[in-house]
Amino acid sequence: MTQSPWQPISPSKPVRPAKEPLNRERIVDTALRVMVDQGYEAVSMRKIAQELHTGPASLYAHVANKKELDQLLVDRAAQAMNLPSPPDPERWQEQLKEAMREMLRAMRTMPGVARAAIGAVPLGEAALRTTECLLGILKAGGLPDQAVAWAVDLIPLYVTAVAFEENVQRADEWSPEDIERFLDGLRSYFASLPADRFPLTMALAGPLTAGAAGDDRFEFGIAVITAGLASLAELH
Amino acid sequence: MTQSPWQPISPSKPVRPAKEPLNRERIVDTALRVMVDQGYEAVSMRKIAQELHTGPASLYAHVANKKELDQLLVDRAAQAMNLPSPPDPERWQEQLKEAMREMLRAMRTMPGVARAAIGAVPLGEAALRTTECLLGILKAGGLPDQAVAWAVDLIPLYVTAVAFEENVQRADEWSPEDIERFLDGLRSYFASLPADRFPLTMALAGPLTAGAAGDDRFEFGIAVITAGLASLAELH
DNA sequence: TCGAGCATAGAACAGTGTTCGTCAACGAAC
DNA sequence: GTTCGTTGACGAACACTGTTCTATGCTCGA
Repeated sequence: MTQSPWQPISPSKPVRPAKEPLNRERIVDTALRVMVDQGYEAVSMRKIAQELHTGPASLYAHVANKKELDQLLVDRAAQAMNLPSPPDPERWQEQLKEAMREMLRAMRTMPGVARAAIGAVPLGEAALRTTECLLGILKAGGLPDQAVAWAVDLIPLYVTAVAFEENVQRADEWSPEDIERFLDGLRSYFASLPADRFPLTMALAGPLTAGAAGDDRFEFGIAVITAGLASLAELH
Repeated sequence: MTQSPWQPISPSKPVRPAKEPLNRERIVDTALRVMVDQGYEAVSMRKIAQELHTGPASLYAHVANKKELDQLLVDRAAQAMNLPSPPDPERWQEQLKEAMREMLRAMRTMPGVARAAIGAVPLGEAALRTTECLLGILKAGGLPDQAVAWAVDLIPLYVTAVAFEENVQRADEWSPEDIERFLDGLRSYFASLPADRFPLTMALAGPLTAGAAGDDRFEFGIAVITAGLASLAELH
């Protein structure tokens, strides 16, 4: 601001940048940024408030509590999901697998969101959209209505549990090298067990520790679930 | 100690009951009792210490930290699991279902333990015993080794996620009446949605909200997983 | 008897979610 | 232009958390 030479010099005042008003979207945006940058455990009302240059109490005019903030994060993840559509009866099983891959992909772009999601009933508008897509795919597969309805509970439960597990390991800051070292230790541990106590565990130490760093385990899981649903579809 | 008649009578001292020394088992016992009585979120180092008439710092001579305490709780749950044995190739699928039911049953006797278990690699001795049993059942089913190994990751993941979800709902102190009310509200909510936005969700509102209070959803899930594994077994 | 080792436990540190009470800004009404 | 009510902002406070530091007491072996 240009100071008029005709105005008395006012007492010096620190120039405070005009502060953008708080709103729910900015709070959720900031929470998401903190979660991605520093992990789910770093997301606190104080940390979000600090990033927004305000006090923690200010947030409560826009969100009821921390749990509601969690739910808003979950809906952000759901917004990032683009499930296959329209449903195709000819390739519903492949669409189902693609849907699960897409759900995990979206959760991986917001590591830690599975911690907020697990155990919650997803009711956000975006979450309902994913539910609607899943229902379409499962209906296209010819499953009975009750099976369809319960499958849309099972599928996100599994995918969220996988994302949760991945995030716990990431939170412990396991690099691929750490994971490999952990698995080496696990192999040694298994090798040291009394052979007569855990014969199968010892015999399968290799396969038990395989595929931790890749997507093979997840692909196996989605194949099992899809095959299971397909076999139930065949019964009707 | 017998007081010598030649000693002056000492000033009166509050009689402190002899305190049982702390050990890991007592700490875990107490944590478990707090968790069952008051829920997982009530389990804190201070609360456990208070129950044991000591200070929170005392616990750290016996457990490394809260996370290790969690793992000890998980192993307690594993100790309570009695999986079907020996494996029977003639009825391996039924045994697998029984194993999953038994795992959920054991977790239900320690509500909240799924919160500690989810995301963790179970390495306790009791957990290894359940792994060994599962491996036996899956081998009896004729699955290839890699599938067997990944299935023993998938199965506890699913069961733990179910137990976690149940406990979150229980922690919110949902009585069966609350659940029914919630489902009524969900049905109304679904009914109020634009019909053209979520047609399948609306059409399936009944099945979507059915079976929440019972075991039907869980039975469906274990049927899907078992059928999926069986169909993979048939491919080999 | 003495010193080492270990467990105990209060105090302190650095944080958490949430509520209370006060203040300022703003819009409506007069 | 003034007054009043509403709303959001936000520091202070409350009640709690996990964990470490440090002093103390007990036990046991030399």
